[in-house]
Amino acid sequence: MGSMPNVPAASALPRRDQIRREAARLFAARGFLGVGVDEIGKAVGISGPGLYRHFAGKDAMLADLLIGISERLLEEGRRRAGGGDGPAAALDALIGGHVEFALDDRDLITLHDRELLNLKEEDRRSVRRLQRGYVELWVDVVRQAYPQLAGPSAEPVARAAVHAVFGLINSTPHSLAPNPAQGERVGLQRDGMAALLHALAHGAFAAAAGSVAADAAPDAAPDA
Amino acid sequence: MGSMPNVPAASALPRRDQIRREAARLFAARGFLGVGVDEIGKAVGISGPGLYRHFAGKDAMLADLLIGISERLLEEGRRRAGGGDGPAAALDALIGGHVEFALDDRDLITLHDRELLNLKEEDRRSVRRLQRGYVELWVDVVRQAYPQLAGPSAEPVARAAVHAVFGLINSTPHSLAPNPAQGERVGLQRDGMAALLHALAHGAFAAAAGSVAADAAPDAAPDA
DNA sequence: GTCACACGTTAATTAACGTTAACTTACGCG
DNA sequence: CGCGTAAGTTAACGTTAATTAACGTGTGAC
Repeated sequence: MGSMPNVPAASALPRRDQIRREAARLFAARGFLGVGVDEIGKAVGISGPGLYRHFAGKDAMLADLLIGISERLLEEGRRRAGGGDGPAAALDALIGGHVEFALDDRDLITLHDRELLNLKEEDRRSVRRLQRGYVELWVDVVRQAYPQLAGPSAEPVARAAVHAVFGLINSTPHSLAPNPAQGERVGLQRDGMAALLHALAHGAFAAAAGSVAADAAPDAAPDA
Repeated sequence: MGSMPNVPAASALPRRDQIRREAARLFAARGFLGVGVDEIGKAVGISGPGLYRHFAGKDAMLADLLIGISERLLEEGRRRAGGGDGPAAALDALIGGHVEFALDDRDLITLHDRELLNLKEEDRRSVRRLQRGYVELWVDVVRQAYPQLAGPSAEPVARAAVHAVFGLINSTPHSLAPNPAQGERVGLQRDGMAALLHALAHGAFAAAAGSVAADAAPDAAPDA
């Protein structure tokens, strides 16, 4: 075993990241099965099979993207949920983080729940495990922030509400469909949209808590 | 000229509808490009190219499905919005109708915002026109039901909130992922989910109205 | 210098898929 | 009866796409 030239570090971002970005853009725009490897190659300035020097195959690119964003969501979620200022602040931080993802990594958020079915079994399991962890994180925080949801019978409600709020926040790609050009005349600016999504998410959780208040578990867990 | 045997009416549902149902199921499960015509044929008991007696091609099947559900959503939305019991009742009826669609026609709701990009330009325009009409319907009703959103500057907020609520309600396919088996042990039953989604949607709209209350348009439109 | 490896290229291979062709079967109807 | 048509069948065609093979080329290490 001889050399190891290590990081070239000359180009702004390494080829591999460049491929990631363009692949994400193309997959989001036309679907994983709708874009060919030649097209991805052309987008990064090399052509077709040259991609195989950087990824094992087209499947591996998608897997890399989906696992990557799932990991980042979970990691950042854990960081934010742990900012010990109480459950209400934790939920606020979680919402803010997810909104940021949805607004700034639109392509990945789109792929995240659209292309899961194009993963091979093993990768799909990885992504689902990460997603499940992320959902659990939210469910725990939501149930602390809204005591009406803390009772055991309210757990499915909290879980469903979390899924629904993900759908709500993730809907922004559809809402802001085209790329952010300069002169925004129609629709909200990014920060206005962030604030609105934040408010909507809180409103939805509050409604979930209210919907179960008349139903069960007034305070602590009555029994198993 | 000649004959016209008309409706056979013997089989429970005509071949064409049977194809629609199975195609929707398969497309929802594995994506339009991930399903072959042979597979659709096998699902309805005929094989491969036999489908071309009923549809002009694979594209035509998807177009039929997406246009069909878009039309049904708009038509039913108009009917419900017109039940003249005031804006609050109209919004309630709209929400209930959309929730019913999301729960009972899960496959179509999934396709509705996942496979639009696989339509040919003309069909895509048709679907988008119908979708736009549906959104307008909601925006109008929401702005009547929540006067804080009635001011002209609040129009983008109302529109974004409507999109977000669609995302919220449409998230149920992800939330109830597998088909409804018999013994529901985990998660909510259908009616509980419907009630919850209803409450979440209302909560989100109320939050949208509240978020703009401190901002602009306290009552009527101040100017153009 | 030259070895080895990173990084590309183009051509070939293989598989899958949508669609069309050619042909068969059942049957309502004048 | 015999005709026309709806509804299938299998075989063939043409394309497209992912992957692999075979073949350069610059460059850093020794």
